[in-house]
Amino acid sequence: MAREKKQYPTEKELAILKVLWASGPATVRQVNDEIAKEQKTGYTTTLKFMQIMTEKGLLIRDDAPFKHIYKPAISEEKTQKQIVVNMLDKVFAGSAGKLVMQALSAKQVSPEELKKIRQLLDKMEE
Amino acid sequence: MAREKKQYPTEKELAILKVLWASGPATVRQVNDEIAKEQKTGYTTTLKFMQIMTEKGLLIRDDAPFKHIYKPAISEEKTQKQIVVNMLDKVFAGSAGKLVMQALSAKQVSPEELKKIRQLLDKMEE
DNA sequence: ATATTTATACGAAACTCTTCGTAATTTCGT
DNA sequence: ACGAAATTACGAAGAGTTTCGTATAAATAT
Repeated sequence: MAREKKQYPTEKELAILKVLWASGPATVRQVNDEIAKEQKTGYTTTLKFMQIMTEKGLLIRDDAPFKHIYKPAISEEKTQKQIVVNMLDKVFAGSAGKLVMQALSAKQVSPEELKKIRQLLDKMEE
Repeated sequence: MAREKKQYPTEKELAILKVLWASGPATVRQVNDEIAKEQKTGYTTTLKFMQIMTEKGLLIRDDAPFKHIYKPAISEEKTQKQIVVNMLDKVFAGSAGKLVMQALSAKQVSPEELKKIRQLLDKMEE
């Protein structure tokens, strides 16, 4: 039946990456404590995921004695790009403009970020 | 084990919605023909999905004699918004600005769209 | 009107994601 | 050094997604 491989992280994987992005390299315990705030999750569930993600190449494990330390194998920006590119195709019929409009109207953007966006727009018009 | 309900469509469901968004109400045959271009899919697979999506309330079915006609139950924009909002939280730590930057640098945007984006930015700075 | 083609309904299998229990191992407090 | 507590490894099951085969019904062509 050969399904197509996903080229982006699943929900739970994202939740784990989110923690690691925010707090830097961390142990399973630390990650689980964070995740559990949003949605209660058993320790071994998180452990299992982080093991699998390491096998998949999504995480890198530092086998420190006793406590293993994990960190993302791929940068936050690169992962975000993967997801945006995929979504552009699957959800926005390839129109980055539409996606931008939706993002802007979905949530307040800080003045600094608005400025950065304008600068990028300027640079693009050449 | 009670998993959390997804509040957005799955991959395949999106593929079907994408076709219906692009071509308007359509039969299973029409949808399947389109989908098969990107990734070969059996007719009954698409049929089954469209039946399930109808049960879920994602599609509306017009039981025309012989050929059933399907259309999305939720507008393209609303579905896109759902996905963007979810992604902002899960992938971009709530920063719409980051998402916008990624979208803009991921793909070329047409001049007209750039203009619309600028207008929206102007309106937001008040 | 009968055979062929096209459509729908249904059920189950294959695969993936998510969850956790249990056992084995290691550390820490006393 | 010994028991309690924390960590890791492993396996399996529940839940959701995706796939398709087969049966049945409806339409079309000849």
